[in-house]
Amino acid sequence: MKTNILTNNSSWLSELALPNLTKDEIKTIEQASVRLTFKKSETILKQGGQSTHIAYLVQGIVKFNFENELGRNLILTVVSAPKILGGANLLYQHNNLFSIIAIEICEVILVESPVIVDLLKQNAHFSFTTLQLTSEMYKKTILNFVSLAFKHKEGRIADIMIYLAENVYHNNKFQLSLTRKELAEFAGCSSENLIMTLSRWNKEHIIHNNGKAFEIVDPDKLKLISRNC
Amino acid sequence: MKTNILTNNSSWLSELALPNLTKDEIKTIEQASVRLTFKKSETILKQGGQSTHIAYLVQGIVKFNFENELGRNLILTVVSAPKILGGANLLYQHNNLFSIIAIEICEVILVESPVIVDLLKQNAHFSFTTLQLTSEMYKKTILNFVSLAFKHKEGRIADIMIYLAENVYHNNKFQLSLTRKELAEFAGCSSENLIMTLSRWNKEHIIHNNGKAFEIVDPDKLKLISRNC
DNA sequence: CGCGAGCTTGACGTTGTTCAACTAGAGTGG
DNA sequence: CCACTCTAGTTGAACAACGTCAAGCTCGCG
Repeated sequence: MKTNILTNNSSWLSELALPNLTKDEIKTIEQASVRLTFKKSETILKQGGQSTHIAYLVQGIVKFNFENELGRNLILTVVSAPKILGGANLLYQHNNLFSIIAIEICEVILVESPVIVDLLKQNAHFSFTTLQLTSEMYKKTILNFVSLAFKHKEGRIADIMIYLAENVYHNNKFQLSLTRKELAEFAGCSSENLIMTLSRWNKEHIIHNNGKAFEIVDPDKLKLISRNC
Repeated sequence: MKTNILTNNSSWLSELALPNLTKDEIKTIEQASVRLTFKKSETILKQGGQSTHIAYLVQGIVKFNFENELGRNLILTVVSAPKILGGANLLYQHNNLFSIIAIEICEVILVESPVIVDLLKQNAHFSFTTLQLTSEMYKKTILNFVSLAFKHKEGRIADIMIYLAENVYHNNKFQLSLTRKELAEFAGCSSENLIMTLSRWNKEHIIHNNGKAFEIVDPDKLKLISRNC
């Protein structure tokens, strides 16, 4: 599985500043790459593990999961393909800060970190583009941080429902691949609190929800809740 | 004030990967720089304002302040000189994500952003080092985020007191240049809650506190509170 | 048919915010 | 030099938000 990984997926490096890479550089990356399939709930990169690889998500949805000493989980974010993963982990030289876990079947290309690091050191445009990507992720984390600090849990839950519809499923109607417990870990509240909020919204026709099937009926009201709570 | 700014402070660019810059490049930065003094509570870079400059803090202490629509403030972090500021703001092309405000008299060198951006695009080592700096800040923000999500307010307050002693004042005994309200905005709680916690710790001889004078008497106990709350 | 995991609901206690009253110190004008 | 005011800091009580606990439900699977 070590050949033609990139040329078969010519799009993937575009996010990683493909235009700024030479053919030789692309070939080097290709030779240091492997393409793998992960099943639901399998760990792609493990928190605390050596950050030997960065990952490119070709297909599927993953969660960025942080586990503390007491075994409690916080989902930092959820992202869908196509996306570069592990960029955030990349430069904490030795260890991954959080785990990246498949929440659906995922196709992933793993690239050896040292190869990428060498390229970053050599190719300014590649490095600059990566810096921009990192900054963008950084910005999102700060906004997430701010939302957690200011908002009531109801506002947080509104935030993540809007986020999932807009940025993960790209539709107001979706089959959720997270459990209630995971949703709660994303919002940073208890699963009971999350469930009560969702079922209240269901009664108030802000969302329609039946098991894993979700539909955001009144996005404006949800955004209002996000602002005011 | 447009000459010899850098050579007079030869240390300042070392954090910004000075070894990776040529003499010409340093001269370019120097010509695009200005050195200013800010009084306590003056804004160095304003949230929402155009990010036309990045800043290097030569002397003093600043807070990174985020203000929401309702006028409530959250202090993202507090840092002391010497430090590069605005790196986080740098690449959100148009607007600063948060304000940087002096909480003591500060000496600051402001550099025009486009000059730095051009260098980043041209010089891979400079770009890579900046990427590492950004990653490091990113990491700290994530850990701060996690602490806010998991911990009770008492744990948060322990965190910021430890942080201030270790990373800002570099001493267990210090004259705090933040008000109680600002401390609360840093911990993400009400000022009443913060005051009650500090005065309880004072009685329990975990800290000694008289007005602005603080001393951390029992750092181990504080770290224990940080872990368990 | 029964078991277990995920989900749901309500009661209850804890944590933390808000509100209101009060104190101490610093600055101001008569 | 003394009121006066203004702000920061402090305290306690009432109240709301939220998590925990305990019980019951549902659905898929052996």
